[in-house]
Amino acid sequence: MKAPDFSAALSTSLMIFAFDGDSVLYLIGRKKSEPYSGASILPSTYINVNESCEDVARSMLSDIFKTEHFYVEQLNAFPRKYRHPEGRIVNIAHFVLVNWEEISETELPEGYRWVHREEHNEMAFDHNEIVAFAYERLKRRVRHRPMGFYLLPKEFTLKEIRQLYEEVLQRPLDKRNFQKKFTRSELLLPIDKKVIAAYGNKKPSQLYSFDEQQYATMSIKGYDFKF
Amino acid sequence: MKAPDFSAALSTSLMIFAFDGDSVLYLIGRKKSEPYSGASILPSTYINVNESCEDVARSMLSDIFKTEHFYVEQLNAFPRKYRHPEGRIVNIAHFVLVNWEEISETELPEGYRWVHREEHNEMAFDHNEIVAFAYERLKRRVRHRPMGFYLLPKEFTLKEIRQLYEEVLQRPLDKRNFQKKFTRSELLLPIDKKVIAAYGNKKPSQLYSFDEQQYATMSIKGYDFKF
DNA sequence: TCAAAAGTGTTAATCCTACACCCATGC
DNA sequence: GCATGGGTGTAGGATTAACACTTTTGA
Repeated sequence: MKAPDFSAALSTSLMIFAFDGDSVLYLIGRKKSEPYSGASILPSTYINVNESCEDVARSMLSDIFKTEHFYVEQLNAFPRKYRHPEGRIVNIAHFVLVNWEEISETELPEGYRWVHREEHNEMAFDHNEIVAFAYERLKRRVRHRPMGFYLLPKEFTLKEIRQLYEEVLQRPLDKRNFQKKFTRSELLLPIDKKVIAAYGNKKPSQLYSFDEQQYATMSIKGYDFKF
Repeated sequence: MKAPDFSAALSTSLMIFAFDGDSVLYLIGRKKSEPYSGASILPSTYINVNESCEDVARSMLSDIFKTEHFYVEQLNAFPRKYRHPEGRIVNIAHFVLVNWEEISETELPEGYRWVHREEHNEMAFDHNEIVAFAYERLKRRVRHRPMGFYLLPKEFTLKEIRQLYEEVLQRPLDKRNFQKKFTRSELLLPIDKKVIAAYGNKKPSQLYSFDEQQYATMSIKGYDFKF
């Protein structure tokens, strides 16, 4: 019978997604200390043995964004033996969705920036693997549960939500079919009378918000949106 | 800047599913040492810092079953602070599918037994939580990827595969619709001429096996079976 | 009045669901 | 020859995919 070997360490990296109205972005940082000083990394920190992983993840978020309005779930553990040169450090990565509306005003701390999926960074450790894993999850999530609540502004147009889905799925979606599906889904409430012009030009469009009741139900029960 | 705190330990628990032709079962063991000696647990072991989690999981499987034919994936990390009385031990649980045909002959080591979902055991640590989490994953998996390959004998009847799906989804499925769906899916190859009686009685039924080519494709691409 | 994006319906094909009887065989 | 489970088809409704023009407004 084996005994516990109390000589591993824990860390967490955050895969933080946001949607700026146009693109899906994720946040990267820059390593300030050795090893790999200067390299791109996901926002990460070590976890002391007396700390809860999720609490540490949340407090890192609140350090970065000065707000608390996040969706956080465990992404996966990345436990490979030689992922970290200083010893056995198991990374319990988290999957985070943040609302651009709430954080775009706040200046990011030194070294952090938002990047697109396409601009591939060589990141330190196994962080590129974590990024890929997270994108896969995001893609699946969008088909089986509502997700917009955490990524869209409180009030949004159908164009925006479609743009979000196209970005996540990396595929154009038929405008009419998409709108039908969403308006029939009962997730959306048209905001009465309120209309507002889109970003630069022309005709104003209808704004919607989420029906929180329905949204909560659908988050639990899940659904199968076919796109 | 935090430094790594090399005083956590790692363990892994296995949620091992099998299908005996009638029910979905999972394997439990009995704790032989303190803490919680005598309690029911999932098959578990500590991981030394120089060991790979998945390797340890696989070698535990091979100790139990004397064979290697398994599907293994990471289930989740269970990292709660006070889940283990002896210190911070993060459990990286694995999700395993074993083929009843290959292991039902082998005698299980002392203390292990197969149980049904329904007979709920109070298990030590957070193992009941792990079980619940694994059943949720199994339910989702079955809708989005083929799964029978790891759980069914090499040659099986449509009745058996339907029985498996009904067990996993905990819901009766229409015989005709189910058979249509599967025979159309191109996953199954009828085994020419070969027919064999079911367990005790009456008319023999057609045997099928998986088209490994299609199966592999579908495993990667996924699908959406609506049940 | 023109340019730009918003909004909107129909059709054909596919898929899902519900449902019941005949057949082949072992006993 | 009969009891048992194996095997099979259809019809109605719902959902999807493909597709283009009109409306509203700001400039």
